[in-house]
Amino acid sequence: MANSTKASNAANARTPRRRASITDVAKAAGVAVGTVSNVLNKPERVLPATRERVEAAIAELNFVRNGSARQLRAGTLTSVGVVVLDLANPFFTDAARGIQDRLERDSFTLMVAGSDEDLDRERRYLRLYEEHGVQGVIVSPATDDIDHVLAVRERGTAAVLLDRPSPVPELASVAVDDVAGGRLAVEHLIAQGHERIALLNGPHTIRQCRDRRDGAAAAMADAGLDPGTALVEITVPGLTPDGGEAGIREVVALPARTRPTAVFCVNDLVALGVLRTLRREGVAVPQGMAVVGYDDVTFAAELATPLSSVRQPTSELGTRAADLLFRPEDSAPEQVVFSPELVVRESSASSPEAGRPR
Amino acid sequence: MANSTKASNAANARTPRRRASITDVAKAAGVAVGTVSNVLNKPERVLPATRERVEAAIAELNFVRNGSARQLRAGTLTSVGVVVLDLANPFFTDAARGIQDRLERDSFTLMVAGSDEDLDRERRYLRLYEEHGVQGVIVSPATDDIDHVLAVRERGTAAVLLDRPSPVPELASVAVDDVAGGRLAVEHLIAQGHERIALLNGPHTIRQCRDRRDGAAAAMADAGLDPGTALVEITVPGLTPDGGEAGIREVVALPARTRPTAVFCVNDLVALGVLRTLRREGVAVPQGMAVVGYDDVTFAAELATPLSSVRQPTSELGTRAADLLFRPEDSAPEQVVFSPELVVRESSASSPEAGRPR
DNA sequence: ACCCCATTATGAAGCGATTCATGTGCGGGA
DNA sequence: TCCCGCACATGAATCGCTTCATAATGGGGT
Repeated sequence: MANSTKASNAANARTPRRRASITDVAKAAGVAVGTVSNVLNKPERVLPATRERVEAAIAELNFVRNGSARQLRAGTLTSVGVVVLDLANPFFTDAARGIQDRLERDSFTLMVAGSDEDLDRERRYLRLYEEHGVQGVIVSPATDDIDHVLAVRERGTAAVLLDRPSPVPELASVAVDDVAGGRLAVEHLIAQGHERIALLNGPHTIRQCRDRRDGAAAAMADAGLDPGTALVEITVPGLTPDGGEAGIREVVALPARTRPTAVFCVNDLVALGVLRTLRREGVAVPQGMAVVGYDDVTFAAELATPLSSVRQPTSELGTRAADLLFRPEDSAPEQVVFSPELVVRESSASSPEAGRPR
Repeated sequence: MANSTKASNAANARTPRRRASITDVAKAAGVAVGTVSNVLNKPERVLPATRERVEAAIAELNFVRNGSARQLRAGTLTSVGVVVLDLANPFFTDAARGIQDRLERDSFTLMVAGSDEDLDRERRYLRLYEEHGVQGVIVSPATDDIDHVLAVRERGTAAVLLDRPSPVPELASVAVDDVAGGRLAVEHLIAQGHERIALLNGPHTIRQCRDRRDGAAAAMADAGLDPGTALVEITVPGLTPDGGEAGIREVVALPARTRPTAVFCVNDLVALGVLRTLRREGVAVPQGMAVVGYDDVTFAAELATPLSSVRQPTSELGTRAADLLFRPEDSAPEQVVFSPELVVRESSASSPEAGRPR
């Protein structure tokens, strides 16, 4: 499938020769190092003639200034680091877009890394960013343990929690109310007549998963149903379409007497796998099984069975997080909580008049 | 929609007090700076008792080592920078995943940035990475101008082109044959009987767009059609669903006599917008208008009208790029070209026996 | 002719880490 | 008892840059 051709040329790796330093440039241009530095940083203070000589030397030597040295001396850098749970999840990339758009205005640069829901990786990236002196970090934490984020802030780097309310007042955060989201989804399904609902969820170490479950359970309790039996929670092997497929197979394998008639998926990727599998297995949606997702990603409305989903103001989440990062020194950190919104589509509403299956 | 509460506490920004340095730690522990450095880097060379004292001091002072200083002295860092065209495009995030997975093995860390198809931004990020001494960069260039990438390599940082064949032998690259992809799509549409085909494309400054167009035109010529009149190219205002909507509106507004009967979209996001709009306008797909996309993103098969699309080995593209980055010093750079594959679904195959959705 | 100030260039000091040649102390062999 | 070598610890030198006090230059005012 892949045809590759080798070139008969030099290696890709670094050449042995040393990178030119500012001293080399100064020597070549016949000026002092301070002058070169000025050309780089305050060109207006240098006589045009001198500046040109220096610039020529820079071009000649292929000089790139050493960011480490620069930063070591100057203090900080104009960049911001972001750590998200999953680089492949549209929710987070949309949020990253929001952050980037906002940061662009102040000509900050953005670096993104994905933790894959792994605390260790999250810590590693955070430390990397911190060691390299970013101005701020925006983190969507993998677990409840956010001591390392607090520590970063304590050491003087601005920090904002993304998609998670802050447990302490001195740390700013931007989040969406996931309990409310879970509640919305399940209240809707109950209103549609469902009395046993499956929840395809991720591990409870992830707060979002836990909160959505709690909201779901609360909605049941409010409706007089026992969450213990009416809410069938299944932990999927991954928050992906394949995870959803595995999860829904477990559901349909249940004995008909206890089988749920609706599924609430912890995100739309999982729901996608569910819809795919149900279609292959010939189960009608929503008649045979109603489905509600979470995130309302771009394609949710365009699926074979348009997917009901809980919508979050994703990109606004990002812009807001970026805003909070650099508020004036004396302003208090803020905890912003957005409210989710349920978008009902065909996958959960069989008839316009809110039909009851069974 | 957003309710926010202010806490009455300290500011989010950096605290005034200076970060502890290795000297502070040495002082606190009553040892020399060299010893602290050894505890950090070669703990086995330090007496356990001493080590503990130093570690206590580190914890006490909340010490984080200064990456800039470390790197200034030590040379390079174990991280890799990636610049992609669009952070919100699944194609690139999937590729990024591939890169990350591969790099993880060698415990490199990955930083990703999106250029939004802007050459300046691409240059900025590349320079940022280089100044900070990453081990290598992987770039999907926004335009044909890749001098800056070559320059990076020349200065000794490994570099690989992503999703674009390298024009010079000494620069490694990983790409998919986009001409072949465009050809596949259009050959298929012609085989379905279409004689006038719209191409919703991005700007020709983007190579992928240009190549797919060239492939499309070649397919037409081969079939004895005149690409000049039979291929109606429309440049969309953005490679997004909204861009697709704008594009297809232009197509349907054409006089019936010259209106194409099929659309080839430069990517699936655009195709998504096209399908959405056609459905709203009551145009049947594929009878009224056949649609083919590009990328075969996760959800392509699950849409209301399953979307025919050209599939690329996305994540393998990423792993391969990461592989190429750090080949042995003496091995030649490689140009890897993957071949795309057409996946035919309902959106372009009117008769069941031509397209089998699977 | 003289002085003064503004403009531009200079180069040493210092940022915080690593490295390495040098110092110190201690145990064991002669 | 003396000396050698080993195991640790020491701290000055160094990386490349920015900063800033100081020097050099030259033009204008008196």
